[in-house]
Amino acid sequence: MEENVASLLKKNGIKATPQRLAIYNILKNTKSHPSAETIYKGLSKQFPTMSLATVYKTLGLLSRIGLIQEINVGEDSFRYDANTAPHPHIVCLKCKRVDDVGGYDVPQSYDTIAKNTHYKILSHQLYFYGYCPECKKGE
Amino acid sequence: MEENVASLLKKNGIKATPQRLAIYNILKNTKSHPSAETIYKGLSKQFPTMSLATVYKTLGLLSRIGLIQEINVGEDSFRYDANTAPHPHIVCLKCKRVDDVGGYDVPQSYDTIAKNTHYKILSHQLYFYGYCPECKKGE
DNA sequence: ATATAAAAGATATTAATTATTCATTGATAA
DNA sequence: TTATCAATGAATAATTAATATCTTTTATAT
Repeated sequence: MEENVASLLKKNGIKATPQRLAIYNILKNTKSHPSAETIYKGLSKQFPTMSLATVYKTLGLLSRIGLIQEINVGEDSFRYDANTAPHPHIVCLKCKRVDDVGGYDVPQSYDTIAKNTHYKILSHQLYFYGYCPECKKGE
Repeated sequence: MEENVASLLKKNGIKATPQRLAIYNILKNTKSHPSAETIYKGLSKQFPTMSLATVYKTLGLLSRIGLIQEINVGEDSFRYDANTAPHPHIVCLKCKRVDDVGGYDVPQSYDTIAKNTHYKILSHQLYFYGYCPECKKGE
């Protein structure tokens, strides 16, 4: 798996540095859709000298070659997801947690919408907002 | 119409200032989902002394009392829409134009998703991305 | 008309993100 | 093996959207 990523980077003419692989692995091994800041803190033990700018640059890089996706839940900062297949997200309005939504998505046939809007449609994002299992208790 | 908004503001204990009515009217009379900055520029002739902070404060206010909605298409800044009914938006990846999408939306029954995620769901946002009629010509 | 409480305007501040700079690393060719 | 050169990482500065603060002005009720 890690071999794959390394070679995929090289195929794109991008060096497979330890920092880049580490950032990708964090995303691959979590379901929590961390922000750049969160990833940065998570790597501070392993890479005490790494700069936040490196995290941002790497995330931009990985997004551009399609290894991860950037999601914007409408709050202050971006979140990142190594699951690049289209799938909806759900956001807790209280604790800002972001989860994947299974079992539902927009029909991938964009024909009707293209006809109505006259756009050429490439992708979509679907977000739900509410209270997560923990936070809804205190409502 | 403008009477309605003015009285609605007063009913909420909010002063109906010319600036506020003007900002609301801009949104009511356009389909273009302007940003705060765009609204600010659009009012600069009519209110040469108005500050950008006033625009932001008013937009926050109008959102809070449900007269407009804030949308986040995943770009740099927020957009605003006086159509507060849930409806999808479509974003041109080239010129950043934002349009409404008619004829399709997420089923408003959130039951299945609530069951899968264990969230209490309150709302959703659906965004499509692609190229608008003008920009798709140059692809 | 006036008092007063809220709002406007100006400016400063914050926070996320991006750009710039420079030293370092690492691959490649001799 | 080593010199060279481009790419990268790290530190810092810069940018930009949005918010907070403070003083002056204005809308509204009396």
